[in-house]
Amino acid sequence: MTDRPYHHGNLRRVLLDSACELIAERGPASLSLREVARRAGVSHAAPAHHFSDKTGLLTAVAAEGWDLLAADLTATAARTADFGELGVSYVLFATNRRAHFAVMRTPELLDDDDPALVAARDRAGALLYGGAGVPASEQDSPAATSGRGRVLAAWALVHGLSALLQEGLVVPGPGEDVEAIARAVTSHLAPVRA
Amino acid sequence: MTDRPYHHGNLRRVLLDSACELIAERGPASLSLREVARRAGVSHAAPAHHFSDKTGLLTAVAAEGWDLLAADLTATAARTADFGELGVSYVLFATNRRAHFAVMRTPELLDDDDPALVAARDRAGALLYGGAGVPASEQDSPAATSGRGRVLAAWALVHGLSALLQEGLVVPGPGEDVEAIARAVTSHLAPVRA
DNA sequence: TGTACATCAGTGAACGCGCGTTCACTGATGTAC
DNA sequence: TGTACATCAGTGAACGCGCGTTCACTGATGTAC
Repeated sequence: MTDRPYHHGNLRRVLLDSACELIAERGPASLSLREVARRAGVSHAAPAHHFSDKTGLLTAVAAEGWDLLAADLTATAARTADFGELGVSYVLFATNRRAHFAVMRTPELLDDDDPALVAARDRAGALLYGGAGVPASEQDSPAATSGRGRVLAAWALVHGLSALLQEGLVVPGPGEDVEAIARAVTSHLAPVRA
Repeated sequence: MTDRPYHHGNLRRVLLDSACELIAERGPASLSLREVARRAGVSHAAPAHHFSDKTGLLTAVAAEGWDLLAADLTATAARTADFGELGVSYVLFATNRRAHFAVMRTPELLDDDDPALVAARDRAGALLYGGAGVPASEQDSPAATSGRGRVLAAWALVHGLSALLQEGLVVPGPGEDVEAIARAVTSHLAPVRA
């Protein structure tokens, strides 16, 4: 429409958004930087000014994903103390942010040492464990025992439902919505101290 | 060692195995046919005689994966009527057959209409639902209700644990093994009719 | 307020690479007679 | 048992393509004085 100025002003943001669109369509692994640039309407060399390389872009998406998840979990925790609702939140995040969730689950494409990624991931992890009342001191205890076992089960439950939905192995029936399924599924977790 | 005869005799099998090795190392999406051929010690044009194209190879791996899973589940069901053990079996399959499990979860790389794939997947699905005592008539009822809700929760639980392990988001601590974690996690499923 | 200049964020051409696929071919096998 | 021949399963050269990355460049911005 109007003449685009030489400097974009917002390109980093637009590149992240374009990347997410493409990832949602074809998966994280087949993302190409040139295609991202094309979709953003910019020369294919422009992304180099904002991300070190392809891994850098994907890592940035993943870090943003963990941050967005942490924000959702925080909002839910402020609304209710019901641990199950945290799980419902998780599944809704995975559904509403398909691309972010997919990238967060593709470690072989990421720079696992990136400080921003590690920090964001730890932040979200702490919310998961904290919301279940697992003290920080126990968050490194063996997965199978103590409070951590229960959180691991809950995490596995909602992560698994999210994955099954994303992978198309479970498809909501007509008239069903994801939130209702998530609530029904989390209701099958054994009550605390069972 | 010895001179390889002109005809391989077993190439299809070797190609599938080589593909699995590479997938286990670098993920299903970055698999290349030429690399598979290289690892199998055969010219890069040879795979075309056994698989229509790259998608065909991946689809064959996925179908084989569902068949192997079905075999594991059948063996477990013959050993015990405990539904939880079916779940433990699932997690062990995912761990022992990393590559197959990864491909089975990457629908965008597969030919979803492939009859062998569909048949194998349905076979495994029926075992999952059958093992939980869900009658065939209910296997298409809404996900959230009736017997199917419980199976969906169980499936999500073990699928999620499998995924978390594969994605490196959960790592067994020292002295822990996957089977123990799986058993502990499945114990947090609410008992039937809870 | 004006000017010089460093820095930032774009462009477009060029590179080398591995890939999937096709093709004409050849060696080995198995079957008909 | 021998031979002709169709079919199968390999080879290696060639194709065209999109990719990531680098490079010299240029336009725009912001800051020092």
